[in-house]
Amino acid sequence: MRVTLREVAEQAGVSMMTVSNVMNGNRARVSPGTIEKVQRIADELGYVPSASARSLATKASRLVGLLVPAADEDSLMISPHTMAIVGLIERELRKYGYHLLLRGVAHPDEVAEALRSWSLDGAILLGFLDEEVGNLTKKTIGAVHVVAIDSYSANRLTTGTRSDDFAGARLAARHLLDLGHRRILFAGPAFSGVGVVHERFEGFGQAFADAGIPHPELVETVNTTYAEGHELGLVLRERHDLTAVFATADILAVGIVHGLTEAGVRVPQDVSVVGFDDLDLCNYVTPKLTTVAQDITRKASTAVSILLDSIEKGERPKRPVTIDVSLVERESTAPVRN
Amino acid sequence: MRVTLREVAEQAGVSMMTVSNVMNGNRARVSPGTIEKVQRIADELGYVPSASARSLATKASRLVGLLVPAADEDSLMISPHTMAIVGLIERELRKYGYHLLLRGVAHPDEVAEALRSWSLDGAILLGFLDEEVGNLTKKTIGAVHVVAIDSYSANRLTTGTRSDDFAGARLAARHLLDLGHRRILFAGPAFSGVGVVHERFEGFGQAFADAGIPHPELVETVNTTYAEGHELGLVLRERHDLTAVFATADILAVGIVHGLTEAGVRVPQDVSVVGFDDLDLCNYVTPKLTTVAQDITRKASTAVSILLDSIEKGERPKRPVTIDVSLVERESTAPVRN
DNA sequence: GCGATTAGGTTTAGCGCTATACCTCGATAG
DNA sequence: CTATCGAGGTATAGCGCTAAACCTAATCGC
Repeated sequence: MRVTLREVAEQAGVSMMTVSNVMNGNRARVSPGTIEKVQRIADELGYVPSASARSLATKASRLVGLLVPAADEDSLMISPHTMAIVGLIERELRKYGYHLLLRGVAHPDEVAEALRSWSLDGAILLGFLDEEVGNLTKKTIGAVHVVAIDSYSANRLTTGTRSDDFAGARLAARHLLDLGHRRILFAGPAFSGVGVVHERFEGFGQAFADAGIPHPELVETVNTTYAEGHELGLVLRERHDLTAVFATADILAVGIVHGLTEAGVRVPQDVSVVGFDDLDLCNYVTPKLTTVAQDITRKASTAVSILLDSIEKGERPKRPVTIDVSLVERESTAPVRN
Repeated sequence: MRVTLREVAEQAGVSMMTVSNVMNGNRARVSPGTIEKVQRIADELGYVPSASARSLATKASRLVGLLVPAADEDSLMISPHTMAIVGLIERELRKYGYHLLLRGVAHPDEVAEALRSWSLDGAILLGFLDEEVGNLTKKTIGAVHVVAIDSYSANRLTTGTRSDDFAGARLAARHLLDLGHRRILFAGPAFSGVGVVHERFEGFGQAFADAGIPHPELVETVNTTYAEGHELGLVLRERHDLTAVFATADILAVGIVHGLTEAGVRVPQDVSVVGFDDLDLCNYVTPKLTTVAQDITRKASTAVSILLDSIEKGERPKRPVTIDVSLVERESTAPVRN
């Protein structure tokens, strides 16, 4: 079956520990000649160490869990934004010799066994609702090192990374205000006291405060889907008071633009629209979407390096790291009509 | 630290094997009373079995590797189509109690150690070039069960799933022929004797044969990116002989449409365009893209069930399973101008 | 009434690796 | 010339779990 350390040791005429030391670069204890011989025999035999055995003996696995939310049956897919981050995290972990266990989480409880059982070195929680992070962190995952991406929490100081949602929304709103817009709709999913959307709402309001303009408090609650955006866009024709919309996600924004367009409202001539995320999609739609760009590459790589620092050196920042965002002006925004 | 079987056994006053049997549902050998007692104590103690230890003892891991191509540094992201499949596969595996080890593959060699070391129960290869599959399969992964998605190979009969690329392209071409088009461009990446693109090219040609129309052999070689599609679209204005384009991927098709539009060529009035994949994106662009829809949900779930049948029952189909495709008519195609 | 079964366990022996303690020289110091 | 040390190893004892063989008392067929 599998070539074991023992076999390599026998072939090389040395003890198992010597082979083990060679394989782990623990070369201080082994003479150059022996190293060379063991190395050669291991290669010839095609020896590959067993991760389970090693993990059992050392209690470390070089395995990191990545948890993403997944409504069980229905929601077939994960958002493109999430998926992109998954890819980036994989690449980053790989660079450091770690492996990625990807796991969708439908019911937080079910995750417990799964994750603890693998004695993960650490875990990354991606885009969880704020309450869930606490649960998952201690109850579920155990003592492992954890970082959260895109999670806010009121009381507990979750370590992790997130985009500067506040600044992003503020940037978007300021942009619209600069263009002369005053009646600006905030469109996004329901939010409570704390969280990504709440943060964006606050930033949105801040821009009004900055400009000394009263905040009109125009809010529409919609789920983050194209379909709901589209529906909202169609209805928005009636709202002659509005001249601009800020949507908390690009897909939503695109839906809104299309809804508006179908309803005969021109974007950006009649109504300006700004999104959030800067998906590739923004360049592919007509008009190209003005949006707030998140630096997901940095968001992912920073999360990974925080995690690995935590695992390997025990260092960890107390507070989440905030990643800068920027406004990308494209074609969906224009000065308000006269 | 960790609660072990031994501790549970001691607390419950039974042997470790009895606890082991209870935990594994091997209840034939244990009395109901004992089951209940052990179960309760295990819960109280928060016992979670160690996957490494179990894997070491049983040589099975309930772990499946998912390999996706990843050019090392540059290509930051994986295509949306690939990513969507990753998500679907994770969900499917989870349903059956398996775990997913996601791994990007830059240099096939480097994967060997990584994968063998985890003694994966099986592996899924996603979108690899044809030659690579052979290498990865035997040299790298060892004796594990392997299925390949979207891989063609000339000689070796790779087990796996793929969309009916031949039929898809034929459908697309027939659609255009039915609309009266004759000078139809085939736009896609370079291809050799065997592979997804080759298959599509053949299907494309078949539609001409079906209709008894000579195949014009109009081919443009472009990489599967929006940018290259866009560039091609711009240039295509010169080609007054063309009335339609079939692109081997939606992103490419969207790029082409935009290039054409920018160059003043109207889609679909002047030129019709058909894509392949049916990404969500198709509905978001103007005009909405007519395309060949792949059933990626089935592609993923079939791949998983083939893999699990192979792992658990030793059954496996000799040949790849082909998943049906369908044409989705949207707005980017129209009858040829008289 | 007696051997054969069976329910309900237990004991033993690893799976493949590593941490830790231990050994054995030859060189080196004083 | 002995005590000490370091280089280069080896031997032992698990990590947590399970497969396989084994045990024992109660049940069963005839």
